[in-house]
Amino acid sequence: MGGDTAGAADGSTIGAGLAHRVPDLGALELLLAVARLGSLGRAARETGITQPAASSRIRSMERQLGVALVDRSPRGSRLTDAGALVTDWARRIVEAAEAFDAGAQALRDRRDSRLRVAASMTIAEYLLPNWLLALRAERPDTAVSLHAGNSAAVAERLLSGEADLGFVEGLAVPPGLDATVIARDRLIVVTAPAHPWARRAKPLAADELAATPLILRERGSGTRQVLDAALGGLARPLIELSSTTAVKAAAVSGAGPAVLSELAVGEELAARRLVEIPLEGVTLRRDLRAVWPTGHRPVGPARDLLGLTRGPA
Amino acid sequence: MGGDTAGAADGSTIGAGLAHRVPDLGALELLLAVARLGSLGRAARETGITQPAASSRIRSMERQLGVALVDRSPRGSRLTDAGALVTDWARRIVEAAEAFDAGAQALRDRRDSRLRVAASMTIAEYLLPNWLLALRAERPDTAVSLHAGNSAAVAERLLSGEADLGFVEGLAVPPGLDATVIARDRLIVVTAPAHPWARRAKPLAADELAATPLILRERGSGTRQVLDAALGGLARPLIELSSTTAVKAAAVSGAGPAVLSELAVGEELAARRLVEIPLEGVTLRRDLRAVWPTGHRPVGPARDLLGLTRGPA
DNA sequence: ATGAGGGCATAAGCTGGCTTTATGGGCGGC
DNA sequence: GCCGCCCATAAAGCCAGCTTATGCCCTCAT
Repeated sequence: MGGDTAGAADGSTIGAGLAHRVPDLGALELLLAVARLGSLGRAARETGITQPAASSRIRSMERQLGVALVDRSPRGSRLTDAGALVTDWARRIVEAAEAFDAGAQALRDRRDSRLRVAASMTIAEYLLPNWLLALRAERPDTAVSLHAGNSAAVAERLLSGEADLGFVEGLAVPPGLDATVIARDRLIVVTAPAHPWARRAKPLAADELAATPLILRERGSGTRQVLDAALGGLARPLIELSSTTAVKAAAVSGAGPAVLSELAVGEELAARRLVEIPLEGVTLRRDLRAVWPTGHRPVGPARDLLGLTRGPA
Repeated sequence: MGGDTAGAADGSTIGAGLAHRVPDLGALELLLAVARLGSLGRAARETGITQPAASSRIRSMERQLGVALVDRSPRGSRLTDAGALVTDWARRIVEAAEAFDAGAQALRDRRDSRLRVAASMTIAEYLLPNWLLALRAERPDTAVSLHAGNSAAVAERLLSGEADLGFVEGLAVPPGLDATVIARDRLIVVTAPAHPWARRAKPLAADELAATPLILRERGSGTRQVLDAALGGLARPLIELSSTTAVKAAAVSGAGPAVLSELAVGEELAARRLVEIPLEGVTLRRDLRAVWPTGHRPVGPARDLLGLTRGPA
């Protein structure tokens, strides 16, 4: 990719060095602690460093950002107006880091884990980290291991006893498994904001969609299955790509319209890198299911996790 | 550490040292570059470091996470299955960092900026960074400055010529300003998952809500205005707190039900730290508006930014 | 008023991690 | 069979951040 397109799809190219403009995680955590505790010293103690270290770190963060973040007084430190804003933005980074950590830990704990989960890619990517975080909050001692794969792989791991609980997103429940629907996922049509469709007044009709070449996942993927079923097997590929990320990148760069899970494009929609094209006549819904070997109702940690997955989309 | 409440509200206490378990931003950016370019060397070049540095950095990241991330071959490097997952999680962190950066830059550029924005806190916190990111993608040379305050402050800055474009979330448009609605915000009732309301079968009736002491923002805040208006001035405070963050923290810790903008609690709902209580009979909506001095239709950069704010919630 | 305590800033020295430069070893294409 | 691309390893340098050691300021209580 030339990297010439205006879109900075994923942290690319120009002005590289985000790391030099954004404080590191330690500093952000420290800032959150200061905000919460109202004192550099206390924040330092909680973070496990000394007060001068905290002082210096906050100061260099202020220098880096070019903004005063905290008002120091002999009675403590409170956030500046700008500091409050920065702290809120920082919290988002830290939360993303916590999700990362929860996921990474599950990837590593392959042995001696009390709960072994197998999940499809979409669920593992977008939903599981938050569930793991919630589980950790409720049952801090539950070690979880995670294996991601397609529906067939999930079923196999469950049936062979290598996993205790699975999550799949296909249309049908694999044989030999019991299931419960935990959420519904919606597939949406998206384009770059510059695409003609982005300025349509009328919703897109199903046959128009079927007649247009689309950026799609490869045949056999869950996403593709649902789309083909809804359109009667007619979806025309413009390109076929093997990962959600690749599809997103292609759509952002303006290659054409794409069909993706709404879970996958939240950020892109919010940042206006992609726009959703309303559909008419079809709703591309699919169920997300928790699955387990027939008869073996989840117990213990598996039941705990299952309980957390109900409710939020 | 008390650590009694299950919730780790914002990266608090136990197991502190997220920074030691999550690779730093530079490493994550490098990983994204490797994923995109398929080669350590190319990724190194793009990131502005040498190939051995990249090699070492990826390797230490793998050591830190305890998982192999890339498959090296003499023809290049591709991501492992686990690596693909980790990369997707990493992308979320990097995206949050990009939003942080966009916001921080606007906070700093106070001088010589071509577009001066004034915004209410909620908008500045949750929406503006993404808009700024989108604006940067379309008009990379537009320097933006940002000032956050309440509606009155926004109006004042606009009328005094200190700002070119404003964003407010109140019920009414301040006098002297023209406005356009750019989105609607919904206030929702939330509690900790352990709260009795979280297990209600029936939606909450308006008079029940009015009769229950709630965790609220202080009187005079936009949120409070809308709630009071919807309930007929009846909302009973259990506690009054001066920031959205404080309200969230209190709700997460189980202090009681809170009423908050849905923009503010996305993460908490996803991670099940809070649950939404369905309401019946009232819809707590409020308009988010872009505002400018009467007659002075936004032009140039202000118009560009305004164009980006339409559509997504 | 006066002393104790909590809070922040500064200075100096050290350590560790990341980088760079320099090389070596595979694999594939021309 | 030579050249180019790609990755790994080794040695040495640089910078950032931490710690220990003080000093000053403010407030509150005696």
